[in-house]
Formats: sequence, C-alpha cells, structure tokens
Amino acid sequence: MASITQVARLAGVSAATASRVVSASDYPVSAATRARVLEAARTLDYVPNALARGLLKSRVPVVAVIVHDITDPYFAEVVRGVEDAASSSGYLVITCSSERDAERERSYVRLLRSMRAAAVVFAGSGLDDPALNEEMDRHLAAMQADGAAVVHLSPYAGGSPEVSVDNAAGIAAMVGALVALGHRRIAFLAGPRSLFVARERLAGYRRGLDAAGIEFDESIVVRTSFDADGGRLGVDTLLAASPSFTAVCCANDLLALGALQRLAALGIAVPGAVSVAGFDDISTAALTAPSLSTVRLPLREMGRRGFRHADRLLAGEVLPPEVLPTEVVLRDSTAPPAPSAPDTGVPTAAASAPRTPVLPAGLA
Amino acid sequence: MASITQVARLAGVSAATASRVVSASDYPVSAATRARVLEAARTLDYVPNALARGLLKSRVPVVAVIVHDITDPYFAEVVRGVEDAASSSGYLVITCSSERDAERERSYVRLLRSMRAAAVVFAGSGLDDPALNEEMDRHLAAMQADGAAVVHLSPYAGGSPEVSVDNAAGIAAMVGALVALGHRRIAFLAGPRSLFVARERLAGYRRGLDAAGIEFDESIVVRTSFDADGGRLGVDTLLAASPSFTAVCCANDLLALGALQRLAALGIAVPGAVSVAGFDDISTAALTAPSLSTVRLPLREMGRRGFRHADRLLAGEVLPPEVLPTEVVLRDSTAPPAPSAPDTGVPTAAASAPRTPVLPAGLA
DNA sequence: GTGGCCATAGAGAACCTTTGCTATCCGATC
DNA sequence: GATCGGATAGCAAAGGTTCTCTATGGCCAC
Repeated sequence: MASITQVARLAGVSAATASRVVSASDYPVSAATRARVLEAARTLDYVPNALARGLLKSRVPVVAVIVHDITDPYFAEVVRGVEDAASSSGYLVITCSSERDAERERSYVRLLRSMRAAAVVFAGSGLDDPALNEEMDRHLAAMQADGAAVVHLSPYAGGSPEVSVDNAAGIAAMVGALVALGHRRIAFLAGPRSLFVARERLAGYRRGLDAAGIEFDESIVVRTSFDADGGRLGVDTLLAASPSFTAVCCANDLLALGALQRLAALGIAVPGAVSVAGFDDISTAALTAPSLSTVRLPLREMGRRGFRHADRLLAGEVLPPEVLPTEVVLRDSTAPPAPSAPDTGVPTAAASAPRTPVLPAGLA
Repeated sequence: MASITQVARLAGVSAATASRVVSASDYPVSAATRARVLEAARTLDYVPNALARGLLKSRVPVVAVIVHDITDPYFAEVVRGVEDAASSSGYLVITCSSERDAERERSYVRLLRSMRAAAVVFAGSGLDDPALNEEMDRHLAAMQADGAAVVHLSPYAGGSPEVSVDNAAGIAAMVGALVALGHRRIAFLAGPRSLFVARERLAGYRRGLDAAGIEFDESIVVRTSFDADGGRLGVDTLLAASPSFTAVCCANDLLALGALQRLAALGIAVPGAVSVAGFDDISTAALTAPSLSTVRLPLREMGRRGFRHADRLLAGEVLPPEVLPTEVVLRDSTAPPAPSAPDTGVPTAAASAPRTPVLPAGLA
C-alpha cells in the first residue's frame, strides 16, 4: 500500500510537501507542484493512513454509538441518524450493543479509548446503579480528558442529556389525547423501575393524569421489561388483577406491540374494547394491524444532532442542551371507549363493534 | 493519556519490557518485573494505543459491515451477530449503511482502507451493475492485497458468498408448504430485478412451483422495491390486474408486512381470503396480527459466522463456503384456501370466516 | 548593491508501540 | 578458572503522517 513517501518520491518532492497537498492544508504549494503530487497519488492509488494521522492527532475520525441493542428499532434509527451526519463529515460509526450490561459497556469504552475514537454517543438511558455509574464516570472523565466528545441522548446519572426529547411532556400529551377521546381509566405499562427514561415517562403519565384531574391509581400501573415480552406480560398482569380500564398507555412501542399481540390472542378487540398507545414511533408501529397510535420521537434527527453536537464539542465550542419536540400520532389502535362498556370489569371482545377498515391516516 | 514509556518509567524498566508485559507476549519477563509493570499500568490508568499498534501491524482490530440500511431489521440482526462474535475477539464493529448507492459504498470502502480495518463483511446482496461492480472489485482487490479479509453473506457479482443461506431452497420450501395447505394459485412479490438475492428467490419460487407440478404464471409475479412500500404496491398491482390467487408469497418479510397492511386496509381477510407468506423471519414478523408465516433465516448466526470466517481468513486459513439451513415457520397468516372460494376472481373479505384467536405457535 | 521579505520547499522530530538484536548477569560445565 | 548458555533486560529502528523550523530563491525598496 502506497505511503506519502512513495507519492512524494514519484512526484519528485518531499514528504512534507506531498502531505500538504493531499491533506488539503492551507500551506501554500505552487500549482505545478500540487498537480504533480495529485497525479502521483492517483497513479499509486494512494489512500492516507488514518492510523498514522490519528497517532499524531491522538484522535481518529470515528464516532461510537452505545446502544442497548442495535436490533431494537429505536436504536437502529438513532444510529442511522448518527451515521448520516457522521458520514458527511468523513467519520465512521462504531456500533456497540451493550445490553445494558456493566461489563460489556466497560469493555467497549476501553476499546474505544484504545482506538482514540473522537466521540462517543450514548443513545440509551442510564441505569440507576451507583456502582456501575461511578466506574462509568471514571472512564468518561478519562475520555473527555483525552479530548474525546461525549454526548448523551437520554437521561443518565451524570446529569441531563446534551440532546434529547421531553419524555414526560410526550407521554402527558398522549394521556391528554386519550382523555380527549373519552378515556378516564388509562392503564400504564411503565417499563423497568431502574431505567431513568422509564421514570421520566412514568412521571409524564402522572402529569397527564393530573392535568385531566384524574387520580393516579397504582393498581393499573405495571412495571416490566422494556420489550414486547414486557407488553405481553403487562397485559396479563393487568387482566389478572381485573381492574377496569379502557385504554393502555405504554412507555414504549415495543411494549405496545407486545400488548397488541397479547390482546389479539385473547380475543380482546383493539380499539373496540381497549385502546392501546405506544411511544417512540418506531417504523413497525405503522405496519401492525391495527396500526399503532403513538408519540413520534425524531429518532433519526436525535442521532444527527447527537453527532453534530459532538462535532462542535470537538471544535471547542460550548453548547446549550437541545430538546427536540415530540408529536402525538393517532392511528387505528385508539378510539373512544365503547359507550356500552361500564367503567368497571374486564373489557370484553363482545363489547367491540367490527370496524370498517380504512387506510391509516399516518401513512399518506 | 499515559503511554507505555510513562508506565515503563514508573516501573523502572524499559519501554520494551513494559510492552512485553502489557501486551501478553510470550517473551520471558521475571515475575517481580511483571508485577511492577502491571502495578504502574494500573496506577496510570494505561490503555494501549491501538493506533500505534495498528500502524506497526498495518491492521486494526475493527471489522466493518456494509449493509443496505441498519434500520432494516434484517441487517440489524446480521450486524448484531457480527458484533457478538467480534466483541469476544476484542474487535469493534463499524456499520455502513450504503443504501445500495455506488458513491456511498465507494466512499465507505475508501474510509475503511484508510483506517486499515482488518475485515469487511458485505451483508447485503450485490446489484447487477457492471460499472459499479468493476470499481468495487478494484477496491476489494486492493483491500485484500493490503491483507484485509473480505466476506460476503449474499450473492454478488464477484462469485458466490463465503457464508450464506440457500435462498432458492427456502422459497421453494415455502411454496411447498403453501401447496400442502391446498393452494395452487400462488402470487409472488419478487423484489427488484437487479438484486442478485431477489433473483435467487424468484428462482426458488419457480422451483417450488415445478416441484408441485404447477405452471409458472408471469401475470401473478410482481416486481417492486424490497420494502413495505413494495408490498403495498404489489398487492395493488396484483388486484388491479385482477388475476385469481389464494396466496401471496413474498421475497422478504418487509414486502409481506406491506402486503398485510394493504390487505387489511382493503378489508381482505388474511388468511381467510388470502394467505400471506414472508421470507427472513425478522423479529417483527412474530408481532403482527395476524402473525406472519415466513422462512426463518439464521440471520444472527450468519453474522457470527461471517466474522469467524473473516477471522480465520486473517489467520491465513483457506476455508470452504458455508451454507446455513433455513426453516419454514407457519404462523397465522397462512391457512388452507377458503373452500367456497372459486379459483378465479378477486378474493373478497366476505369469503373469510372470523377466526378464533389463538396464541401464535411460534412464540412459545 | 544590499538588506530584508515573501513564497515555497525540505529536513527532522514527534506521535506510540513492537521486535530483532545486543548486552548483562548468573550458574553450570569442561 | 574460563567459557558457554539460559534468562532477562535494554537499545534502536520502523511504521506513516504532520508540524515546526530552516533553507533557498526571487524580488522590492532603500
């Protein structure tokens, strides 16, 4: 593989001059020399060695994204956003699926430090685990001391995220939308207790209830894992406790998808007997039947902003945190509660009238 | 950030000795010296510089995965597999969403060469575009000449993939399963003509038909894009041409999801009036209602094998290609054709009886 | 005519690590 | 007692690039 020295030799100049040409420095090089160097580089198929360059600058044009699991559509979308912004700046993106596991996360961060990655974007929420957080803080402090940029897109122990979304307001808006449809008994699938973002969303649920003058009822709030399994389990738990509810508001779309599936399996009509709402608006949300009402988070844009924020940080700027807007998207999984259904008792499939199928509004 | 020299100084040894300790070389170092070095490294929070190391070895422990779009669950799953195998070997994974765009792909490969990535895994299918392929071949040859490993997981212009799945056999098996249910008029949503993998799957469809003694009918084969939009459009095209069919077999799950959604919107019952089958078994396939019958591809395992194959290649081994098995997974979107339905005419919603909901079999 | 400045080019150091070779020390062997 | 060899440690080079100096030549101004 050709080096700058070989290019220089072929062009009949020194390595320094060749470097100044190929790395687009603003150092003056005469047009004739420049042309000779460029020609030589083309002839030799010269590709600059990012390692040597990085060794000198102690930073390499690579941004890492730490996600829970790249297989989760939420994170895939965020990573894509980071990638879109990164690639237009000549950065490469490293994906790290940590599974929210302390050991994995630690080993990734170590690898990233050893690679001198220019920036690290934490896409997912932090866990309320003092031991883990203390260790993580040490690593992050070290990275930042090394000159790397660190950006969070979700709440975490160390403070508020640099780029984020107002989770509480988003959920509150969805609760408001359900109330506007006529619902008063709105169950909540909350996700895990220790995840900061789940806490914010639970707070949003309470805020939405408050705004509507509805009393918070612990018995229709279920905490499970943050995935489709949690949604299935949440529905079972809710039904087993046999409280009354006409809507299920979920802290994320995966929970809602699981709930939707479990309800279908039990023969409980959605939205005839129960309305279901999600949160995030992952792409699958529009593809289910019934399509899922949810709160749209600008996931890709969060990724893009995350990279840009990191890039500016690297340039030495100090930036205020950014909070991006959310938007309630009503599709087919929500409707007014069945008029005949009393406000008590398990909702039944019988209470639901067959619906005329329509093209989902959100898919124009 | 501490360097090996500083560690060595603190330990009172030479950099060479310190290096031999921290890099777990098999060069003999006395126990006492070793302990002093380790202690110094811990004190200084020493993290080896992968760039300097890579500069020397002209290779860095990083594997890149070139995908169409990380947001597509198929690719996310493959990337996750690569990551799982890679991280246990201390490799980092770079994700490149090429959008099957020549320019993007070229610029990614250039960046990867400049980074001295140890391996590149092409997750997606190649396109039949001679100009693009010729240029790509040049880059790949250069990478391989530089000592990088190149692995393909899908058919491409340059030959057969190192790790893959028998697409044709998989689709043929699904066609066989539909035939076993009693279907004879099986439409096919084929995906784009220029994508090698789509061609293989179309060939599988023909082979499945042949095996059942059913004549191939061009009029119920539709070519569209390889995503949900293609599925929606495919259904419309099929219905507009008003041919008769009792099942729609799709070349991938995204097409099937789009088809499912469009059929629901049109009030055509699945599987009552039409059966729908997908291919890939992305995780969403189990979450739709009705859940999707499909052909399971061991996507994560393909990713894992892809990395392992690359790793062995890097170690200088020569390896035979691997072909992984597929498996037909029948869920709720397929059923025997309605007995009353004649073999001609557009299937109607009226022909379908309401189904008793059951817990999907695939989700135990 | 000469001093000094501008434009351009080159030499060499530095970034950090690994590794082949050399140096030292020790006990063991002839 | 001298030499040999094994065990361990250090020296120095190399890998590719950039950056700081220094050097050269031409030109203008005095």
